[in-house]
Formats: sequence, C-alpha cells, structure tokens
Amino acid sequence: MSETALRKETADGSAVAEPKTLVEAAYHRLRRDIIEGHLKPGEKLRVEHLKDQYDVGAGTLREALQLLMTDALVVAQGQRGFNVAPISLSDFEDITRTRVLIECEALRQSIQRGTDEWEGAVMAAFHRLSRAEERLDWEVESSREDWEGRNKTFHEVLISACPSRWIRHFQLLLYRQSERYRRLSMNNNPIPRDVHAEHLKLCEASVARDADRACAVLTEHIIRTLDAIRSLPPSVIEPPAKVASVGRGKARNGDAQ
Amino acid sequence: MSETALRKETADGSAVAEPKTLVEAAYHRLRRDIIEGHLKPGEKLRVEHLKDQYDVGAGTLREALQLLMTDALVVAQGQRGFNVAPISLSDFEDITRTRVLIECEALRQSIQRGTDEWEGAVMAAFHRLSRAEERLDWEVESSREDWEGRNKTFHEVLISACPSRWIRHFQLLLYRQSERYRRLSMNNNPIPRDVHAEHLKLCEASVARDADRACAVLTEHIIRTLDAIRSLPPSVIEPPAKVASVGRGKARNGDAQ
DNA sequence: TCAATACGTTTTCTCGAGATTTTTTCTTTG
DNA sequence: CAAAGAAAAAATCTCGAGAAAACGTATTGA
Repeated sequence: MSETALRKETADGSAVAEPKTLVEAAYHRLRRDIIEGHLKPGEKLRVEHLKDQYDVGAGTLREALQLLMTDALVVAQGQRGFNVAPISLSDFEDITRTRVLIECEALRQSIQRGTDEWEGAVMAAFHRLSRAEERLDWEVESSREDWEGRNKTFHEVLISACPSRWIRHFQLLLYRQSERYRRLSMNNNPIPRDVHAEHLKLCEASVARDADRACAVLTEHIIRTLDAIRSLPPSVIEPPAKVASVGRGKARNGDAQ
Repeated sequence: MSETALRKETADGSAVAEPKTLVEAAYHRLRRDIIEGHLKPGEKLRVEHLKDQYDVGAGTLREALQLLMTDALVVAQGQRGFNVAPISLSDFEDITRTRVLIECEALRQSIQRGTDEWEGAVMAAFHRLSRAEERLDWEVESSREDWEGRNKTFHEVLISACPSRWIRHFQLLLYRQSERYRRLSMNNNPIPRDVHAEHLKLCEASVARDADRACAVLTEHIIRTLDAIRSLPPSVIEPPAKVASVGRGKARNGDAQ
C-alpha cells in the first residue's frame, strides 16, 4: 500500500483552504464524491467501509462527515449513523428559489459596491468563459470540465464585490447543493441551452450597473436549471426511497466504489 | 462538578433533537456557553482543558467543536486548533442586514401560505408575549428569561408557515448569531425600548396579511437591536484582541488585524 | 400464513496513547 | 538594547481497541 505519498493526494486545487490535515483532505474528497454522484443520495455512509476506501482512521473519517453536515450534504440522526443527504424535486425547488433570493442580493450589493477593478474582472471572466463556450463539446470530458470551471469562476467574480460575508456564505452553500442537481441534469439530459446569450446579457447589465435588469437575467438563468430538472423522468430524481443498506433480497448492491 | 446527570443536563428545550449522544450533549452545552458569553469571543478553545471541564473524551469534544462550525460559532484554521468566533460591529451589521433579508422573506412566505390555524397560533403567541411584557421586570432574572423565551416563540410562530427549509435554516443560523450580540446589549445597556408596540404592529399586519407593512415593521424591529449595539461603548464589542494565555507584562500585540 | 419475540451480527460511539506541528522561552550575537 | 536562532514545552492531530446500541435473521406460536 501507499506509505508516504498519501498526505498530499488531493488534486482538486480547492478554492481557499488547502487541506493541511487529513480530516480536511477526507472532507474535500467526500464532498467531491457526493457532488459528483459517486456517493448516491440517501446512501448510508458506513464508517467501517469508508475508512479503508479513503485510507484514514475511523475517527478521522467521522470528523470529516460531521464537517460535511455544515454543507448539508450529509445528514445524521441520533445514533443511526450518517447518510448522504437525499434529493427530491421539492427540495431543488426550494434551493432554487432561495438561491435566486441570495444570489440576486449578492449581485445587487456587488453592482453597488464594485470598483472599476471589479468591472475589469467581470469582463475578463466573461471573455474566458466565452472562449470556452466557443469550443465547448459536450462529448468531451475535459472540455466540459473546463467550461464548468470557468462558469463557476464567472459567477464567483460577479458577486465577488459583495461585502457581506453571510450572503457569500449562503451563496456558496446553495451553489454546492445545486451542483449536485445540475450534474444530474447534465448526465441525463445533455441538451445544452443557449447559455452564452444569458451570460452575455448578465455581463452587460452588471457592468452597466443596471441591478434590476441583471437580477432579472440572473433569476431566469438560475430557474432554467430547475426547468431542466423538471423535464427529467421522475425516476432520475426520485429513486425508490431505499432507506438503508443492501436492499433485501437480491437487489444488486451496485455501490460501485 | 457533575458526575452522572450529564446526559440530560441541557435545560434549553431545544428545537427538535434531544441530545442522545455525548457529542450532541457537549455540542449543546458548548453552544450555550458561547452564546451566553462564558466562552468569550476569540477565545482559544483548548481541547485538553475543555475535555476535563465537560467530562468527555478528547475526540468527543473535538467532534462537538467541529459540529459548532456549522453554526459559525467556532472557527478553526488548519492545524492551529479552534477558537470562539470573534465578534465585531461590522460583523453584526452584516448579520443584521442579512437577517432582515431572510426574515422578511420568511415572513412573506409565511403570510402567503399561512392557514387560519397559523393566524390563531400567531395571536396566541402574541397574547402570551403580551402577558409577559406586562409584568416584565428587567431586574429579575426569571422574568427576563421568561420574556425571552416567549419572544423567541412569537417570532418562530410568525415564520412557522414558511415552507422553505433553507430560509428557515438560514434564519436559525442568523438568529443564533444575533443572540450573542443581543445578550451583550442587554448586559451592558439594559434600557428596554417599547417593544410591545412593535410586536403589536407586527402581529396586526401579519394577521391582516399585509406583507409589505409587516416586513417594514419587522425590519425596523431587527435594526433596533443594531442601534442598541451601536450605542454601546466600543470597548464592549471590540475587546483587546487577546489571544489566549496568561498574558502578563509587555502587552505587545503585533497582530496585523 | 402471519405476527411477535429473542438472538447473533454488524455498526456506531467513546476513550486513551503516540507522532507532528506550533508556540513559547532562553541563549547568543551584532 | 534589539534581533535571530535553537531547544523545550504545549497543543494538536491521528490511530486502534473496547463498550453500547441498532439492524437483520431465525424461531416459535396462533
């Protein structure tokens, strides 16, 4: 087994905090696996199994799981262990509505308080995003990931001038939640809509300091994802509410990893 | 020190989850001590010392602390341990502004979706609060606690018909944050304002389904607490950023903050 | 055939000890 | 007198093992 080169394995250059401790490393890896769907919604998270898979101690993994409760990606009830947070259409509707409220407020504050440097950063991020959109091929994994990263950056830059820490905190939480649903949408219904036009209008309105118009565009932009999810077959978003572990009988326990 | 009656010591009839595990018990006790100010803002939380004080193991207390990061009452950085979240006037301004946004949205949704039963519950809670306000004596501890509880209940009932789990989640987070500042305000400047009139207008507007007026009243109601904090001497809210230990002699604080 | 109960296995929760890292203090030097 | 460096001390982080609880299964009775 690996002996030494284990501590610095996290390859996802994360946003701000570099994972210095094993707990944080496990936290980042778990969060990634949950958002990407390798750990399915509602799935039971057994510490005994996961500690081998992630090569950490039981207590360490436990702490990482409790840290994931902050993002509401993991739920725990009493003495019955941890589960991946379930998903549902109503939950995503709630997330979307709340996200519209939060992101619009963030955008308003950003437009109001943004400096010229902020305008420049918005233009730059939009330009980089446009370039990626031009050569976007939904079949190629790397191309899609590249676009995703630049899309996230663009939206981050847009609200980067928002001075409210709490608004930004809530925005991040909701964005991570919606990431899970968005990936579902992309995997099952890869019909790209014309996001470039939306981004263009959003960029124009923001730089023009037209908060009302920018928020209107952003609202529609966010709600579009909800419509995409609504158009999915219900079986995708509402899997049979399996409560616990290996389904009784011979239901294949296809927990891959 | 307590020996056995540790499991059920939390006397604050908490919202939903009774502390079944030691981790949750320690979590509730720590949260209470932080909100009440026994653990001061910015104070270092040494696991070795606290594990004796709370009669739990080191790992257990560690997990409780990580659970408290969910409420943003504890902060941790890398490998340098835990600290009580610091406070500042600008932070409370941010909390207040965001709280206005969230609580108003919650109230709007509650007014829109509330049933007749909700109206009745609002009236009942207001009545109970009024009774407590009539015989409120700021000198008596029990009277103050009674009023506090009914006040919290009144505001909870007001937004209880809000169907959004995320809005309610954010509301709870911000309320707990502001609790810490409110206690500061009450301990240092016990000048009661005429909250009864505010509550009356809030109740009337809500039951009359006048969302705009209700939100206006609620906004002013929340901002009043900010004004109370603003009127405090700065030394109360911005204590000298003492790091931790028995700082004796030579107060050379070269921290760049 | 169905329901209720008791047992065995699995999982969770908790505690104490060892390795790394950070902080403090003391000594030495310009 | 101030500053840099090194050693000591404290605290943190991590791991493995033992007790308590929950889940699943099998058995028994109507």
